[in-house]
Amino acid sequence: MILITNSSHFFGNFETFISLKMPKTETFNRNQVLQQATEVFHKNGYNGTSMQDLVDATSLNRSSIYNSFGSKLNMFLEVLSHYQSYHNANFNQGLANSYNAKEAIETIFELNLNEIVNDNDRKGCMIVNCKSEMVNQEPSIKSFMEKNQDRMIAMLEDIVSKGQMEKIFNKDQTANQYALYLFSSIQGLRMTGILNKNREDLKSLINTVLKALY
Amino acid sequence: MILITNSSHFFGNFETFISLKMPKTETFNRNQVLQQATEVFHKNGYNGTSMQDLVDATSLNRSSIYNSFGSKLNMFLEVLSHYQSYHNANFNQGLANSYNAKEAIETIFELNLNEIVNDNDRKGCMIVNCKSEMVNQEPSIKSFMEKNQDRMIAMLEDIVSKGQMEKIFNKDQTANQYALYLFSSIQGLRMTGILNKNREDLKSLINTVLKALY
DNA sequence: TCTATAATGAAACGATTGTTTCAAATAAAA
DNA sequence: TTTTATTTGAAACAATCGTTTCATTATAGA
Repeated sequence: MILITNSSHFFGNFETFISLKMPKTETFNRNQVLQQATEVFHKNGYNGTSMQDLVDATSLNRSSIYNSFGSKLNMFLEVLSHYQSYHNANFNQGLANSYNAKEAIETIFELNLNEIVNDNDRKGCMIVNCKSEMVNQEPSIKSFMEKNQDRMIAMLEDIVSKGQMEKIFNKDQTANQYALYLFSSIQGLRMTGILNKNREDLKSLINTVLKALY
Repeated sequence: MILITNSSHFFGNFETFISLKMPKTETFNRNQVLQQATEVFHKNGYNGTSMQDLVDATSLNRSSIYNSFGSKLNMFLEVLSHYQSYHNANFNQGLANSYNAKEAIETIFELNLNEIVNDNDRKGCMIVNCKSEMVNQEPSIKSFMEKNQDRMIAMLEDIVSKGQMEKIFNKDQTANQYALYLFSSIQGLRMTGILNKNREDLKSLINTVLKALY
């Protein structure tokens, strides 16, 4: 690791410009702390979570949190990315085991269905919740959500496109149009699943959604 | 108005039991205040709105708010009902002008589409937002949302049922199953509409949703 | 071992949170 | 006009908010 300690020494002694002395390092596991913070933010939302909640959940000192994450908002943004990459990993694993486009789409909906049924606290999807809570308040969150939406739709469009080439899916609409439809349907499913966790109801709902493609 | 002023006088002087003396009455327009509070809550969410915000928005004194609404949560519950009945009125007017079930469903989606396109602040639907923010935190909100969901699904089921009898809609699924599908699709549309307000995109999305019924 | 540097613990910061208090103002009924 | 019940205005409440401060502790490299 190379640290620039004092830029005024740029033309001076090279030893003072680049310091190789290393101080005390973080003692906590950053991923574990992020996971603990994620659970609190997921349960209470951003505005419903206090710094004290985060101190309690992570067992870190306030100063350590600020030293390592900067601010509540900054920590939340890291939490969002953490949550997102965890889900992406799940998705990608599910998609890797799919034989064709139809199975891939079904896998995506099934993963969401399982999350809903196992969500005993009725917290819903943290990304959907955050979108509804903060897009109109915080530009950095809006930007995150725009990127999330673009990535999701691109992924769905890719799958639909393949399905259409394989003639498994119809071409009544373009792959991009179907991708937006599926993206919207997933968000609807997550919202519906907050109060209705009946697996059969939701399976039938997913079934109806997917019929549009066949 | 009849006020029981002192129950210990129940068997005493009848005049002191029932008082007909009327005091100073509220000087503000309750509906107007509710509307002003609705705008703040809609914009910031429940946890993002402070009592000071409500004082500023309504121009009422804090004590008047507490005297008339009891608490922040209680005022919010009244705001939710206010918002809901405003939307119901819109819906019912739209439905009254519909000639058949197909038009009725299309009207519902069109009203939502117009709200999305006109929502310059990207606030989304307040009921959807509140569901995602508070169902897992506040039992009274959970109860409100359950009733809201039941009422919405009953209304949709009624329309679908008529459409199926008129043979405009298919019977691939029951009216109740289609109602849940439509309810979910509306929530998805509202979530999608927060970031995507392109009318053509959303029209095509609605089109795909409704195809399931035909 | 010594030195430089960052993480940590404890306390405090001013501002804001939701709510309460109470005297003053007010209006309907007597 | 007097009485009575309630709203209103202003101030204050304890508690909590997100954040900062700083002395102390700990560690990697010289």
